[in-house]
Amino acid sequence: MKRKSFKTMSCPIARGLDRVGEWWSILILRDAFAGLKRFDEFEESLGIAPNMLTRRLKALTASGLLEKRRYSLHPPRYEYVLTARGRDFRPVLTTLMAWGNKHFAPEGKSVRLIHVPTGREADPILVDRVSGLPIAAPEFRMAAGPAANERTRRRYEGAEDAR
Amino acid sequence: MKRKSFKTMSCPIARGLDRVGEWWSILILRDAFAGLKRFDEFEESLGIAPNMLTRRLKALTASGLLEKRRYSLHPPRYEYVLTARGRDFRPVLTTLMAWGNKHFAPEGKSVRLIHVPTGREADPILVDRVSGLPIAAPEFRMAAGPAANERTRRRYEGAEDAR
DNA sequence: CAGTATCCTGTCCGATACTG
DNA sequence: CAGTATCGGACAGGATACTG
Repeated sequence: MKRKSFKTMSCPIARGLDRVGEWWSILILRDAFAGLKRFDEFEESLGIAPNMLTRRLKALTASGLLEKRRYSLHPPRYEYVLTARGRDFRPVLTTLMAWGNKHFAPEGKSVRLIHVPTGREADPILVDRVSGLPIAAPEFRMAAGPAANERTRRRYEGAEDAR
Repeated sequence: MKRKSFKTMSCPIARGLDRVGEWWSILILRDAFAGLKRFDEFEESLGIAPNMLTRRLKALTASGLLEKRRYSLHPPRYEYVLTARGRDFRPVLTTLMAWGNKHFAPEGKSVRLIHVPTGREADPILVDRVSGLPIAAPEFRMAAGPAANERTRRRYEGAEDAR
């Protein structure tokens, strides 16, 4: 991509993006969460060219989001499964889905979040784990942490938060 | 980009990605939430080439995430502020930040989520708005909705959810 | 089935120079 | 200050053919 190198990025968002920033990567993760595992399953679900799928799968594996596992000896067969790091990505997908549903679904929802035991649709919101308070501005805001570099520090110190 | 056209994408994640999929877009939104508004503020904070900034700002404005507002008549001066649609993107940024902090911050956090009144760091988790239940697999899962197309429906029906 | 090998195009992005 | 214009490089992504 020829972007600023990982080394100089002190922002966790930028670092995360560095692993899943390509368009297909997030869609592959979405499918992995849906239970897809095999190369041809991804290929069919995504409508992606096989060489691209290979590339993205390799990158995701190298970043530690997926693990390539042999599930059959002969013939040799492999499957791609989410690692703990990959599974931790689920909230990002969930909020992205909620946002997409709210703003870009003129003809209704095509994917919903379901509470399996009751079958009812869920509406995901963010809360603070300890206080239980809903996370909303301006009560909650981002701020530079101990490992922030100069640029990051400046970004969060001067201006007040956007509402 | 030359990807599958918006028309054929029945997935809210793909549709959302279509608006913020480029690498810089999300970083620009991050800065907008930090309170940045002016062209040169973004330019300085991001270290982005001016032509690219122009393009991304135009795209974000066209997608309705930012609004270009004139805040001075002479000299003519403009600022870019988040719309309601853009502000709704915040949870995605927050979860992405949390994920990045957890998995790609070997030397500690550079950005934190702060509860302003107490000054304490928050730990964002997703819960269902109505039931208050934490959103986690396998109790919660994605499923095809009423507006899903054939491909989307198939993706979620056969396989069981990944843990 | 699970990919690899080629070739090609589009465009993201960077660098730089310039303007009202 | 807030951009526009132009040039060039790298690579994401597509299409297709082929292999153990």
